[in-house]
Amino acid sequence: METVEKLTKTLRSHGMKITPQRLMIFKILENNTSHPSAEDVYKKVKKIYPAVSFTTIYKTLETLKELGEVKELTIDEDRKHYDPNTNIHHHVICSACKKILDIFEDFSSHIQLPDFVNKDYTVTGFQISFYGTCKKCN
Amino acid sequence: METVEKLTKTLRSHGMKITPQRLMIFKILENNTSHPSAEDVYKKVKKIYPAVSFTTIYKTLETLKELGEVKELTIDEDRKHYDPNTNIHHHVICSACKKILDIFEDFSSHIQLPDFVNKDYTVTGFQISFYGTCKKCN
DNA sequence: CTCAGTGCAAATGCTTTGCAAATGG
DNA sequence: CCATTTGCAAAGCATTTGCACTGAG
Repeated sequence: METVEKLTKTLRSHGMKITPQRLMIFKILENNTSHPSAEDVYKKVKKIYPAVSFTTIYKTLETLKELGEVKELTIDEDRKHYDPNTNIHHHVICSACKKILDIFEDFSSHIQLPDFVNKDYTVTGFQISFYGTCKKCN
Repeated sequence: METVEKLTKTLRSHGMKITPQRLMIFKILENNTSHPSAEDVYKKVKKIYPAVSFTTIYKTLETLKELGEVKELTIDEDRKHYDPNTNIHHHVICSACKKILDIFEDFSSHIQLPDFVNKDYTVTGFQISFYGTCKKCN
């Protein structure tokens, strides 16, 4: 995700409005490496802006996703998580507490897709999910 | 997943019962590489055993998961998919039609986890999800 | 002013659960 | 027999939607 200031300009250039709710959500997400769920974001925003609604969180996350400013993670079977770091990286998730850690190792040079896949699919990227248990839960 | 016969013995040894519903579900899953959702399984079983209920499908899939006979795939953000092939392998998913293809390439020797991860997590495995579009949808 | 955004309440869609009736061993 | 399984209906959650109201530009 871009900085809040840059993001503001991006939204304006798309004819979108800068509301206090959105600003608070951006603030919470900026440099956030905790891979929050919508509820996580809601709770944090609510602390500094109690009038916010769940609906707005969902809609704003959707907007950010469409703008390519956050990535939706499909790694926790229970709920979606959001990642403001849109650079290619991978994750470990604790199957107990669902804590997600970033892995910035670039494996792309080691990952060669077999030909039959490229014949049937136009592959745009990949994501490695490591599964296990974190120290606390273990 | 084991063969239906072996699976029958496995269930018996766990004090579980072999019902016609379960047998039909096992039959549908045996050698199934289509990564069906619960609904997919339900529809297929219903064709050969119309009396089956959705509840039974869910409960049986849960049972098979607990026995380690199927793996739950968290690759489609919309719904869970089930894979009777429990050997380590990876997937490509079409973001449009959600068709999932198996990739049996063994990348494990190329994937070295950074030390800081092993310090915090006991990693039991990993899963590579390739994203893109299939020929039909493209 | 005007249109995009907000927020409530209701709806949706997948999955789970409570419980009485059915049935496998 | 009787513990397990089934299947209905209802509940449970995460997420989405309809719509009147609000407010940013």
